[in-house]
Amino acid sequence: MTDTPTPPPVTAVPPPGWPTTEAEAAAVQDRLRTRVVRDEAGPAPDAALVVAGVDVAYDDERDVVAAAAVALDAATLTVVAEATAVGRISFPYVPGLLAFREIPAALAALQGLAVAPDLVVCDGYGLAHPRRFGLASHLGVLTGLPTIGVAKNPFTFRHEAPGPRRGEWAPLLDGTEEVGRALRTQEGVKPVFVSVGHRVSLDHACAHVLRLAPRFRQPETTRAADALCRRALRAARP
DNA sequence: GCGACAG
DNA sequence: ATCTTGTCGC
Repeated sequence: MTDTPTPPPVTAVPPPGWPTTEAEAAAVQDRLRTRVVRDEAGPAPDAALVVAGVDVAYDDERDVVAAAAVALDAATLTVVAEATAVGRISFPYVPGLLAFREIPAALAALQGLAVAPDLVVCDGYGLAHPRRFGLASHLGVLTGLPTIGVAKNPFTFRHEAPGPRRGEWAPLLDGTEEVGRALRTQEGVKPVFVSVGHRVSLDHACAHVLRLAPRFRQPETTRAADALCRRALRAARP
């Protein structure tokens, strides 16, 4: 009872009415952003939780996208469930509109999990976004699940260098507004950039990330999903 | 107008 | 994201 079979990939299709233009996509963000829940602390970081990581990989040559969702037991960081999805690329990469490129496949992978996660960790941003509605917030609103964003770059935001020790952080600022944190997950290693997605506080988001990253810069959820979506992309290639 | 710009 | 050799470290 310890193996976690990965179901065959499901096929991801953008829902009817999926935006085609940048103006349509930005309008969708402006409409959905009002549904982000910001006043919940979310699952306690020390609770027994199932945390899912989601990631997406691309083959632009073949116009193929593969997504993976991996659910981990947060206490042991062992895999509880996995799912993958493949489809056609539904939107070009445009800074600020990443979600429209990633969500159809990412959502299909998440929905393929045999276990409902207590928290979803996304690659990218949540409220740290020009319209305060990045990928993590978008995925949160669509699923209703608590979500956070963990990005590898500061995007357009500014920050001071956090202290050198694991757990130290500095505010990630859009002007004077704190939209996330530059969080050091490993001593002497570049920080990651954490922001709230949906139904989680920034304090809890950072605590979860630290617990999920005991050894490497990135949370284990992200590492597992990254490895799996790359595998799924290769497997989808004739 | 030009550059910067999650993945 | 993706293209890519050797190289440093556990």
